[in-house]
Amino acid sequence: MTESESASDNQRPWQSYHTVYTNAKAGMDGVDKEKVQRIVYEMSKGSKYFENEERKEAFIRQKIEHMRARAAKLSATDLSHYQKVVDKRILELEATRELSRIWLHVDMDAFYAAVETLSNPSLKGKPVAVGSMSMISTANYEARKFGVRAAMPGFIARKLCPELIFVPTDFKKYTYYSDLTRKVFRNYDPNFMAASLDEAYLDITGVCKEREITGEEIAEELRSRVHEDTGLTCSAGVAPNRLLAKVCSDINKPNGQFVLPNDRMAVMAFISSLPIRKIGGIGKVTENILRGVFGISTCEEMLRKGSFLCALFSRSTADFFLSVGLGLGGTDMPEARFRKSISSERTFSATQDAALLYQKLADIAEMLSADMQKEGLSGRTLTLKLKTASFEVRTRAMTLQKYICSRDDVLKYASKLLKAELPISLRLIGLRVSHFNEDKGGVPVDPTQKTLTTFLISEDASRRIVNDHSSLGPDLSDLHFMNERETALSMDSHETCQYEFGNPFESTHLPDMDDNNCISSENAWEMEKTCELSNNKTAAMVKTADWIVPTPKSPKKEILRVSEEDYSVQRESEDSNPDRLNKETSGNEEPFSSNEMKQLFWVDDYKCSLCGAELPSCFVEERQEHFDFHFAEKLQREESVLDSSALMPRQRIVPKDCVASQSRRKKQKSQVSKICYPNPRIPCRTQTVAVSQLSVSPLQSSSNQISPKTHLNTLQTGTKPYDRTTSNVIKEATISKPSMSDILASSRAQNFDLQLQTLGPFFRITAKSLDTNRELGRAEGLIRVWFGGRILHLDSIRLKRETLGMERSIFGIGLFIGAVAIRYGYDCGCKTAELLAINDSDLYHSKLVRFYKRIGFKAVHEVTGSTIGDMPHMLIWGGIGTRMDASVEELLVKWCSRLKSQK
DNA sequence: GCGGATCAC
DNA sequence: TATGGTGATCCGC
Repeated sequence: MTESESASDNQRPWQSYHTVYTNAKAGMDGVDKEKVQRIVYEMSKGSKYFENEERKEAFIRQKIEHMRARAAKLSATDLSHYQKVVDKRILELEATRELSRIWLHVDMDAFYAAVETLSNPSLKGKPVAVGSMSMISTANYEARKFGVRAAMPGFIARKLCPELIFVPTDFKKYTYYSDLTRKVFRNYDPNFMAASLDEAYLDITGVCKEREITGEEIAEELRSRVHEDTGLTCSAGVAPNRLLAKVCSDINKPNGQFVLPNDRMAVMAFISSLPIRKIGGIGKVTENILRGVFGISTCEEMLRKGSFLCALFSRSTADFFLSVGLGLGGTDMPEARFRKSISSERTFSATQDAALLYQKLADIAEMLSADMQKEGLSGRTLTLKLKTASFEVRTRAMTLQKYICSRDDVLKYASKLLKAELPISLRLIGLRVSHFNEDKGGVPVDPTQKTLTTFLISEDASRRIVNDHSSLGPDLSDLHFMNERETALSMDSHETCQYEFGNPFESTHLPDMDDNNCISSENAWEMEKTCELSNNKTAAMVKTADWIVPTPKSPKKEILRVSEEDYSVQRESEDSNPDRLNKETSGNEEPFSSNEMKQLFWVDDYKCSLCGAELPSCFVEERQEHFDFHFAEKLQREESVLDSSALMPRQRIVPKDCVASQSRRKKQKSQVSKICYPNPRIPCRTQTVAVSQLSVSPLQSSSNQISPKTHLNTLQTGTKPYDRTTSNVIKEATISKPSMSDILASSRAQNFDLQLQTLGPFFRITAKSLDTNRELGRAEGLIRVWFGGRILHLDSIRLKRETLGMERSIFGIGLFIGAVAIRYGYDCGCKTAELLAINDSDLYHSKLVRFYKRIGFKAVHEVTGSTIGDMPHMLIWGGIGTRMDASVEELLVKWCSRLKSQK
């Protein structure tokens, strides 16, 4: 932010409060925007809604910063590569340009307000808003002069325009008039596409030819006939495609029209200066990102910055942006689309009274069930939507074995979902059912879903009547048919190459295995790694080819889903270091020999001779630890030449009954509860759920589940999620230990992101690079109940190979992952942490034990397998080695300085 | 499949 | 006093 900007922010803070209301809309030309902005700001300031908007804005700003950084990192080589990609892509898109069809978009002027004025002529000439004090649906043009507009709360609108007349919505009326307009539309295109009650797209190519008149004349005629039949005015846009027609209908609103000729030059001239926000599909956020990151504000600039767009967005998104820059849009008639979900939600005054919330839930379930039965629908996925008193929105979903539609069924499962969220203070509850029974019939869903490319090219899509749903009410006829981005770009169901071995967090199919249906964890790990590696490589390479020579029928869909970052990383490695790929794939490097290990020394008494990491000589322990890292790397390489990863203590052999437990776990899948810790610098909702949310997994509501509970919970005042950092009492209790946010802040300072997932008693912690989004390592374990209290059972900690070369490994990603586990255990009330330093070979075993001792564990038992007493240990741990324990609290204290000083 | 976010009307 | 409801899609797990 520049100085002048921040200065004006201080003097005129409303300028930094971005709402959708300032978006230029028809009829708002003469509005004093500064004044509107100020009033909106002043009316909103300090409210919960406002605070939430600020949180969201901060999040977007951060996103923009991150993308900016990524854009800045692109090398000249990268950019010239992407420029070639763009040039090629533009040619391909250009080849799909279709100028033979004439589309007309018709949009009723201030529809609801106009209808109300029709039925109550005394409103004529006066400012009218349809809606309530809390929300306005439509404002007429008289009201818009004051800055009043749709989606604005009524009480703010009244402040802007004290004379404003409020009229409640009456959908019956609007549907009646909508039907009248549609009768007119049908004369020009019997297959017209209704976009909503007041908007439609008509392909008037045929009628223009038949009557040998221009699109302009058709538009004039249609508009006057609509006026004759309804008394309402409308605006129209005529253009070679729907995207442009929609933009055109907005130009001479109200009661006007604009015609864009079917001529490439005319289209390009039109698009060149068009603000991107005018394009359907580009909203407030996308506009902000495009402007903030790339300085794009007009469609033409999409083409100029094409290389950046291709580098930073997914292919489909980049394609959409480029096609916007070229003024391309849908010209064919898309297939009829059927409803995919049905929902019901209500806002009420915020409450945390559980009984009241259940009552609201029952009401919603009732309404939803009634709607479903009206439509003859039943579905198997139920989604609960919640909006907290602070306007944070959450959804919780479950997919059932059976299809449901009855009130009782809906309520039964919805209650389970809600129960897991209590206690909570809510202002909205909603329910949605999807995965309809009819889905299986395959009628509505095109089996060969189109990509944007094929969508743009294909003109042969069979025409279907999509406008004759009047009897079904507004819901169905209001489905969106016109948004190419939405209708054409869905590419679902990528298959990842993953094998699961008794992992409670994942439950896809088992790989083909031996007769005994069992596989050692070693093999599992190897297979997973091998597969992951080859998969990534193939994907990246095919992706490269795909960009350059797109194949309409891509061999594997998942390939297209490879993230852009993977792509750029791959490119980088190809460009700058051709050997890297070979290294990674050959996997035949010689592991460190014992001699090589000895070669670790400190260059200039400061720098590691093996990896270049710098560490002053006074860091004795850290140096030892650093040595251990290289040692772990060596262990890993020696253990598996195929395995490209380094494995820091790996323990565990999957028991023989893994298949049985697998299937049991499969059933639990939909109930995985995931907790993400967002960047602590960003105030957003998940931050405060750090601990309290851990107890919400539906699984944990059943009797034998461990409900992670923090000793700090007892200090909670009650319902509101507490904030450790602001409560003095709580601060006192944690002062000597790193909090979860401390740990996360430290990890983020080192540019990686930690995530904790729980499933009942099980947990998993994964570390990901913020730069590449790749996983760097993970830990898994569970909280188990024992006589003396709960125990944090650490099953495995794995680090990926790329972690090891990094400078940050001085402080060890493993340490951070461990720290999250320990902190989680601490918050769950565990006093003790336990693990098994596996004894695969004596040589490494003693090293492993030393490593664990250094970080705070003590050996408690040697599991040798030679005594009967070892049986329980072996059953639990699946192997032999040294059982080691540590005090959770002591570990936290011991690691404190490191985890708190990294910020 | 889930959850968050965005978008449109 | 007070900031909606419905449906769809995309992305990243």
